[in-house]
Amino acid sequence: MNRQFFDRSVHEVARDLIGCRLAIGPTAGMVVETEAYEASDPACHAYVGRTARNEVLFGPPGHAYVYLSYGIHSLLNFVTEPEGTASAVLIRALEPTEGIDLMRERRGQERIEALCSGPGKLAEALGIDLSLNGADLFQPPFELSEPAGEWATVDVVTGPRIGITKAADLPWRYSVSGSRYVSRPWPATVEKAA
DNA sequence: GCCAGGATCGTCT
DNA sequence: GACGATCCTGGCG
Repeated sequence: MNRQFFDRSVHEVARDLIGCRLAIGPTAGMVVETEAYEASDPACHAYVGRTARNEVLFGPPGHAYVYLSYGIHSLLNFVTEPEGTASAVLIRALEPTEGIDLMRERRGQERIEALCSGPGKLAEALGIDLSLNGADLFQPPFELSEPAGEWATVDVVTGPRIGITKAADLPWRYSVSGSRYVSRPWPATVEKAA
């Protein structure tokens, strides 16, 4: 994977991140759930214009945007689209594959399904904090690779995003169909993404 | 299984 | 001074 991957529509990137392997240091997992946040989107942090917090959203693609949610949880995003265009993909859930005991220790939870099934959870499991805000995704401790084997052909479903009040009806959440590791089950009706 | 409530703090009004 | 792109626990069926 190269930086070009992120220099595209945030929606394409959000869709294509599903099934990718994400490693941070000794911990890793497969991306099973994402959400897209584009510049013209009221739910996007950059919607209000450039501020100290959202600075990196306006920067070049392929960097991490990490911020603190509810004063407690760090949330990991990948900056997309050309420099000057503020958009990002929120990484919402992973299927843990490596460093699982370390994840258990960091999370204080035993069940594998409880380790990375939510944006705050996976950040804690992977040891992500605000110091990684602005970090280059193509430098350590990050390691990213495109879907291989079974992961290249998984079914992806879309639906409304979670936990937001503005523009909550837009179907910009993507996840692996039927995965036990997503943050929440889907409503009854669901669309299949291209 | 479902729901209500609390934790906790950087950012912007 | 209010508000979250959240998570966990405890209470109740």
